[in-house]
Order: sequence, then C-alpha cells, then structure tokens
Amino acid sequence: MELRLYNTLTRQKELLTPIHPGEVRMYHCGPTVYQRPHIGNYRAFLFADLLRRVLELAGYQVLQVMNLTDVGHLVDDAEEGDDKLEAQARRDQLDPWQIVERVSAAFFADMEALAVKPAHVYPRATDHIVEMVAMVERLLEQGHAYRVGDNVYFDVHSFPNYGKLSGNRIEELEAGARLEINSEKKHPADFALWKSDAKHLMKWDTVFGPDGFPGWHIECSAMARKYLGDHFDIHTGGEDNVFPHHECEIAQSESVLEGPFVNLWMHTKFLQVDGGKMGKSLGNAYTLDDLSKRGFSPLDYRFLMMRGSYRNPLNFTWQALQGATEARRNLNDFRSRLAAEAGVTLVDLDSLHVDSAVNRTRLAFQAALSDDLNTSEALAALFVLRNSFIHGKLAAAEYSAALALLAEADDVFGFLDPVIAGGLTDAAIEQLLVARTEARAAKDFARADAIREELSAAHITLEDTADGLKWYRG
RNA sequence: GGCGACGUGGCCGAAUGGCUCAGGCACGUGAUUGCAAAUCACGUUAACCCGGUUCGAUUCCGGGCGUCGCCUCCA
Repeated sequence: MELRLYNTLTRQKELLTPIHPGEVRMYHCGPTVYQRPHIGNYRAFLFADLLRRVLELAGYQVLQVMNLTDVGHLVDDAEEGDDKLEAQARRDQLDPWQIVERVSAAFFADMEALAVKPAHVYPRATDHIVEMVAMVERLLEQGHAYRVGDNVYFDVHSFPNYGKLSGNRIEELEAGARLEINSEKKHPADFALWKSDAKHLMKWDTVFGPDGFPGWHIECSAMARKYLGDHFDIHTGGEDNVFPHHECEIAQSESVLEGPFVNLWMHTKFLQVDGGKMGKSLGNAYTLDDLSKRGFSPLDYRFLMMRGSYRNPLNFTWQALQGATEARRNLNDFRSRLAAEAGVTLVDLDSLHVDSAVNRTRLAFQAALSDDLNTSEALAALFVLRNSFIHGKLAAAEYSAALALLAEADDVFGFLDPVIAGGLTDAAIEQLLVARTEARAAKDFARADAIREELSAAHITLEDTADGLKWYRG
C-alpha cells in the first residue's frame, strides 16, 4: 500500500518514501495548554491520529511525537511581556504551572474520549530548555542569530530559503500593513529565539541572562530533533502554523543542521461553524462538553471529521453532527447485524478471493486512503458494502469477511462503538421476546415497550420485520 | 499592501472536461405495525455571478462577489 500525500512545501501530492525504510517519524504541533482545546483544535489532532493509523495500516512502524506548549507565547506586543498562560493564570488567580497541569489533564481526557491513539511522546517545552538554549547558541556561533542585550533574534536574511513554505517574501513582509515600530531587531521579519523579561512568571536563568524564556518557534525545532533526529519524515499542524511558526522552524533547524529538516509538511484547514469563523467571542468555540450537553458523543464528532477532507475547510453545523451521529449508528448496526449472522469464523483478509465483494470494498477503501487520506471516499466504500448487504446482494459466505473488514476499517477510523462482551444470554433474550410478544398480543403496549427498553439497555436491538421478529447485539 | 485556500441538492460532503456527482443525513410515498420505535422498498432536489478556452466545463483560465487562514499567540 503506497501512500500519496500532499506536501505544503511543494504544493503537490507526493509518494511517501520514508527516510528509514519501513519506518515513519513524525511531529505534530500540539495544544497550547492554557485553555481546554475546542473542537476546532481537535480537528488537527484527529488528523494526526488518522495519519498515524493509515501509516500503520500501510505497514509502517510509526514514531509519533506531539508537543505540549506549556510556556508563554506573547499575546500582545513583545513589550507587554504578557502571554496567554500568564494572562489566564491572572484571571484564574492560579500559578501558570497549575493551569498547565489542569489543562493538560483535560486535553488527555478529551483525546481518550475521542479514541485517539496516544502519541509515543508528548514532550513539554519547559522540559527542554537546555536543548533550546544549545540550539540558540549554535545559531549565534553560525552567525544566523544576533544578541541585543539579553534577547536573541534570528536573522532571516541569513537564510536564503526563508519563505519557501509559506510563499511569503521578506520584502513583502516588511512592506506589510502591520509594521513593527520601535523594535530592536535588525529587520522586522527577524524573529525571537530567546527573550528576557524580569516580570515574566515562567523564566529561566541561562547564559543569555537571569530572566529568559524561549522564543515562539524554537521549542518545536529542539524537541523534534531530540525525539525524531535531525531529519525526519512528516511534520503537521493547523493551517495557521504555516507562517510564521513552521517557516521559522525550517529556518532555524536547517540552519543549525546545515541540511534537510523535514521532508513532508501537512496542514489541516480550519473548522468553520455555520459558514463562518469559530471564536470564543462568537460563542461557538465548542468543547466536547458542549457537544455532550446536546447528546452527542465524542465519537460522533470524530466520525464527522472523517467525512470531509482535511485539506478543505469543514463547516460544522448541529445538523451535520446529527447526520454524522445517525450515519455512525447505521454503521454500528451494520456490524451488529453481520455479527448476528456471521458466526465466529476468523477471516484472513489477505487471502480473500480477488473478485469477492468484500475484497473489492477493501481495495477501494485502501485506494481512497492512499490518495492523500480520502476518508470521505473510504467511508463511502463501507456504506456501499452495507447497501449490498441490505439489498441481499452480499453472499452469506462473505459475512465473516465483511465483519473482518469492518474491524480493519475501524482500526483506521476508530469511530465504532466498542464491542460489548457478555450481557444477556441468548436464552434469556428469547424468553424476554416471548414475554414481549404475549404483551403485544394482549395490547399491553406499555409492558411490551418496557421489555424493549430493557433489551435496549442490554444493547440488544429489535426489528419487527415482515419476516418476523429479529434481534441482534450491538 | 503581500501570501494561500474555499464556494456542489434542505444539511454535511467526494470525485470529475462529456458517460447517473459518490456516500451519508434529512425529506416524501409505500410495506410491516401498536396511525410507536426499529426495519425494508421506491422516490425528489445541484454546482455563487460574469466572461474566456473547448465540439462540450461543475471540473481549465480571467474577473467579480462571498467565506476562511496567514503576515501578532492561535489547530
């Protein structure tokens, strides 16, 4: 299974050829842990999870790193020295470190609820000050950076390729509407590697002075290098990261390394809400709790995210989420109905007859994912299989294989409900069904419904079909 | 001012220079029913606007309008 992935750097789909055969190493820009991430943030993290799962499906061994930014990024102008973490700390009258712990815990709980496979490392910026300082020192030695007092800046003119990721040109950045006035920088486009401010709460005593903290971009360069090596395969983030964050990472890292840094850059488009932007001030920066208040599970949201392309904006509406919920339920039911009839045969999907319906679905599924993670089309393939089952066009002999394929698909999508083990025995169920039939015959519908509720609570679904009563687990 | 993206039926959305625009949801009619739920059958609805290229454009090019991202931390 070969993968073709869209590279922001080259603006085209490229065949993935890992640096180390059989192994893919990747880095994802994670959350800034000053506030619980909203569903828009999770779009990017769900993408990272999807990518990892597809890579694993394709047989690669994956090393996945997602950072937690737990040190302040400046909110206003550099002079204010105010960062999001510290501002939040002031609002909550908490220590910034406490905020970090609280939000990180919420983040990991959300990720688990979303069925995200944990990355192999979640490094925190504040645990890697030493690595960052070393990198900044090296840039100074190389002449890529310069000091002004206790601050250190990267000299963008020292890196000829500055702008290659975003398409920005240094001259245009300078001519931009948002001029930096009164800066100590040599050039407005130069960016901070290390800053100092005695008023900062999170600060470190280093060779650059007693009150320093890292610049906005150096943390990812330093941590990626530590855990993934100098040159690795994939780096992802939201579209907002392209510039300046990833552009600056490239400048720093390729300067220090004097060689390549990342082969493939991938970026997710933003989630929109009701056709417009999402924002706290707009009141539509929903969290998973907001969804659950309306009766939706995190997996419903996960499913919704898989229905569109990560490279296109996705419009979140409650109606769309409702639609995703119903669709997900139908796929769950499909699995249950197959399970009720398939028996327990184990199927090796690799040995299916090439022309079998399940094998054709599998090929379509994999081909879609291989083409820059076309989840929409991959999902459609599963529904086509479901349709042929419903229309009686899927041979009973293929039920076990179909079930196995659904399991494989769910290894990638991860949105099906966990399979319930145990519960009522068949005999107990049959007994309840007899009681329900009697109640119905006696027009005691309240009792009949009560029995159905009881079965439903035990994850048994009933169908009064023309052929009689059917039931299945799920 | 500069860089980039998007605009498909009631909703969410793929693919695509012509062959039915996938799939899902919703909706309508019917079957089965307890004028319930679930299930099943059948069915309806499109491409922001204006030019251009082309035998032919939703798909390519240009312009307009709208939306989104970046140039300030941000998925």
